[in-house]
Amino acid sequence: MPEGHSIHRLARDHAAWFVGHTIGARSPQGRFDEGAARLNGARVRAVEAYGKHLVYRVDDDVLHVHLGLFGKFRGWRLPAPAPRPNVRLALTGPDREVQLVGPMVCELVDEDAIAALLGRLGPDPLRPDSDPDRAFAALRATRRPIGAALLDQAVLAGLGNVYRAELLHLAGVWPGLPSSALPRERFDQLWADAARLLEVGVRLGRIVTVPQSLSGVAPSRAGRGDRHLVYGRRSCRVCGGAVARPVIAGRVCFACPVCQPVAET
DNA sequence: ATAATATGGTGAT
DNA sequence: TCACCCTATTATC
Repeated sequence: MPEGHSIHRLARDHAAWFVGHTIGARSPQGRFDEGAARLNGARVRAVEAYGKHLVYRVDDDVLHVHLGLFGKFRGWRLPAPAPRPNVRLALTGPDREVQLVGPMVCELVDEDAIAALLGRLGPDPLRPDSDPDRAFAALRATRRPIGAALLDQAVLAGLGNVYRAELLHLAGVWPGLPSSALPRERFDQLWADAARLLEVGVRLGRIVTVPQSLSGVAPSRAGRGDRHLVYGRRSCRVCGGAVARPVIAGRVCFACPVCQPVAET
């Protein structure tokens, strides 16, 4: 689940449930006992997402969470079930509790550390202050394949393997194209699609890139097997041709050779 | 019951 | 480029 849309959705929900309130915190797993003790009884000032990073400002501390591939938050209206022993962190507000399992990162840091971390991120299409020109400049500055550059969070923050495949398909660009060769108009479309589809992802809680004009149903009603154009598919949702699976940046990238003809030069 | 897999990222080589 | 870390779900014996 966790590409940028999931993280922004969590930030939105957790902000609504916890900001302005004093929270209870504990670490049933025990691996975050010290942090939970500091958070327990503290007041949440803000919850924000930057790319795939979640940042909670709690009193004078900063809680930094990165879900990685396996991390999950589950949430309940109180009363919540007793946390299983693998829950790294449970946060309880006035009427909600969330439980975090399997995160790659769950740490308390200070403002300097979080500023340094966030300073290494490229622009996040979901944040209003983000500057697409920065991402374009970064893309033009490397000869790595565009399919590799799009997963680099220092280039553009928030995309994962699903959005990479889907956005390149929509742009008609083969993932092996050298990043520096990406035409500006293709980038502009890619950025606009990224912002639009990440927003859809936040709203629906899942990635849906198949337009209603193609499927005949609203994205919110798209069935399990009909949410993606190429990702996870054997045949292209648009042309029906066989989907290729080149490995780029160490991960399988789904792509349609027919619909994505802007090829390696 | 066990294995393979997954939407991520780091650090060593 | 590879090994490795974290967990849950699905597929396969």
